Amino acid sequence: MAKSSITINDIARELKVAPSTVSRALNNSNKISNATKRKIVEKAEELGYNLNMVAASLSRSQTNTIGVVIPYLNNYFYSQVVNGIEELAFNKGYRILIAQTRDSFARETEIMRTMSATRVDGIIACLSADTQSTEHLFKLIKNNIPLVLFDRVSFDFPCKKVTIDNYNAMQQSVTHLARSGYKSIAHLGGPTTCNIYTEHSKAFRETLKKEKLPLIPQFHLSSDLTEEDISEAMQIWFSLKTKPDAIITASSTAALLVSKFAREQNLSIPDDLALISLTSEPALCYVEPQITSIELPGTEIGKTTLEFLLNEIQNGAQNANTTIKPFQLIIRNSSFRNS
Amino acid sequence: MAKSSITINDIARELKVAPSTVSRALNNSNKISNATKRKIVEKAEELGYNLNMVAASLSRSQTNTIGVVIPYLNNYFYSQVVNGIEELAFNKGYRILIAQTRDSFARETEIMRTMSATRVDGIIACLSADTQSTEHLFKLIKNNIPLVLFDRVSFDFPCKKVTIDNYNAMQQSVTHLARSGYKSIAHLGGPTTCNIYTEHSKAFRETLKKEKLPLIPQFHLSSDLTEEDISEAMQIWFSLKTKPDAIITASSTAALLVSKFAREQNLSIPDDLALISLTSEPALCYVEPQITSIELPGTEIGKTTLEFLLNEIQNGAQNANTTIKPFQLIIRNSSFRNS
DNA sequence: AAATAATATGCAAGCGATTGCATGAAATTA
DNA sequence: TAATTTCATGCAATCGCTTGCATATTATTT
Repeated sequence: MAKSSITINDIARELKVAPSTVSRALNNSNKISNATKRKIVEKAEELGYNLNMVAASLSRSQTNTIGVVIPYLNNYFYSQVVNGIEELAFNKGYRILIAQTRDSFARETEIMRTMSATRVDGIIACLSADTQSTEHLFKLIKNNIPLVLFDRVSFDFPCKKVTIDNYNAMQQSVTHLARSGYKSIAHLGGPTTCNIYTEHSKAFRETLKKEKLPLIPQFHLSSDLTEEDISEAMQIWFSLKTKPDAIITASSTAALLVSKFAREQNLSIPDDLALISLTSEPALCYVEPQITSIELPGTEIGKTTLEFLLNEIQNGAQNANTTIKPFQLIIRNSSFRNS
Repeated sequence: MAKSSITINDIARELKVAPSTVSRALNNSNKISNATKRKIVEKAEELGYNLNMVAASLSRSQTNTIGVVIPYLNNYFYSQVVNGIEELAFNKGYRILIAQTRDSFARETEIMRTMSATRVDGIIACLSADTQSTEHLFKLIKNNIPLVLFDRVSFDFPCKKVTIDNYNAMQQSVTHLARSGYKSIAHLGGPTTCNIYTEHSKAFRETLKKEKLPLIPQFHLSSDLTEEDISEAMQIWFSLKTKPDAIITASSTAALLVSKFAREQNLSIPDDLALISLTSEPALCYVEPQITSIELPGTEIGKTTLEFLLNEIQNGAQNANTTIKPFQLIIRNSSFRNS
């Protein structure tokens, strides 16, 4: 921090007024005459004064900073969400402090601790895949720091949440595949420690049943969706006597990998194999055929989440309800036969 | 900020010691006996004490926060860089404050201003595409805030920079295409307000000459690389009598769009058209054929940049040199004919 | 014109840490 | 044992800004 920086006291001294007057003038308080305001603003300009937010934060017990906690930055959906948050925050005069959990519970806990110390005005978080307990979240509440969760939420925890109907996303996907004549549908799901993926799983099982399609246990996988996980699953599935004729992946990266695998194995999508991704990213449209996917309103989710948070910051804790955002199943060429 | 939070004074009072003793104990100063340290740490635990970093920052004139300023978050390369920064920062006990310029100079200026006010300990930035002046950067220096630039840098400005040899990247790309027998090479470049793109342009022209290939002015484009820009360029180029037989794009998104265009027009890559991208993202490997590209060490760049910055924070301003990071031209199937 | 209200400014106490200096007690040296 | 260090702790100022309350000045009301 600059040692020699100009403070309101310097301005006050030069102008022979009280520091409090300078403070009020610079904050455009209506208790200061326009003449003095002008004088002060000019002098501030002249001296190159720059507000010390740290001091202001301490004195106001408010930092105008929002903590954003996400699993990974390097992910289309999350960066869309952060985009939405950042845009709105910037306009409302808030800064954002970002940290990645990298899906580690330990990191998440540590992050919440340091964000508490930093006295962020509130936190927006998408829980890590291996978050098992909510003790660290309760500590936030105890420290009076409002929290809003999105996407991967913990229904145990009493706070506002913004998410989508994951059950329905899977249901629509399975139904669409069934209507398109696919019979043995497989699912590459995410870790079941996470609400999203358990909702997917449930919907997968129930919708297959409703559509009178078989649920082949081997075709119902749950993993961390790493490149190895995907590749292993493909190896196994496509060396079976009855192979899947459709795959629903929980992540778009997984879908892209499946599409690549299919090309390498000369499996035609969508003729031999249909493909649907439950999340989306632009690359899905750059491959051939383009991949059917669930489009999530990332930016919109970010904005809504921040709106809720700002509301809590200004008006205190609100009801702990869950807002369900709409999604769209965008049908591209990977999920229905042209015939 | 929590109104009712526990302070070191509360701990001091309960234990009948001085606040300074508590502060020293919690900072593990060696001037406090182990017995009192233990007592204090226990009591802190018991009361649920959580350091107020805002107060600590004010009093220490140091926030342990690094500002990160990038054009867009939602971009593979930048998120890699931020990844590298975040990882190292976390380990070193620094937080990161992120802001996007969205390639607007006005926003960049405003961001630098608020980051100064926030008293970040230093700033890492990749300049916006339309940054014309460096006045806002000089203000940082005047405020004693160290700055390190990466990727899109301003050579006018005296500070450490981390970048790659963009001239060489283009040179290698053109040479590779020439050696592979492509004759009319086109370039979809970025805005020339940016050092990167002017370096590309220069190398493009000079290398074509060296390779005794024609420089067709129409094939040397500079734009913002939006979807419309690309699509327009394609329309025009492929309605000419002599069409390009190779395209070098400045962004990977542009490359993916070209690849999509080619597929739609039944142009075979690499037979009818070669394609090289001067930046990289995973999607380049998901399309068919996979796209040759320049791979940049994003995470590495992030780490190095932060290391330089931390060094300046600790030891004061250093020499304003530029560090050139190595890149790799990864040749995939889009840039040489199989024959 | 006296009484009241509105306006503009100053005073001083915070906000919650950190830290240089002083001090008393215990340990070491001569 | 007296003199000198070393060790552990406390005192009080400081970081730069905000804000409730007091006060002086000017404007409005009756």
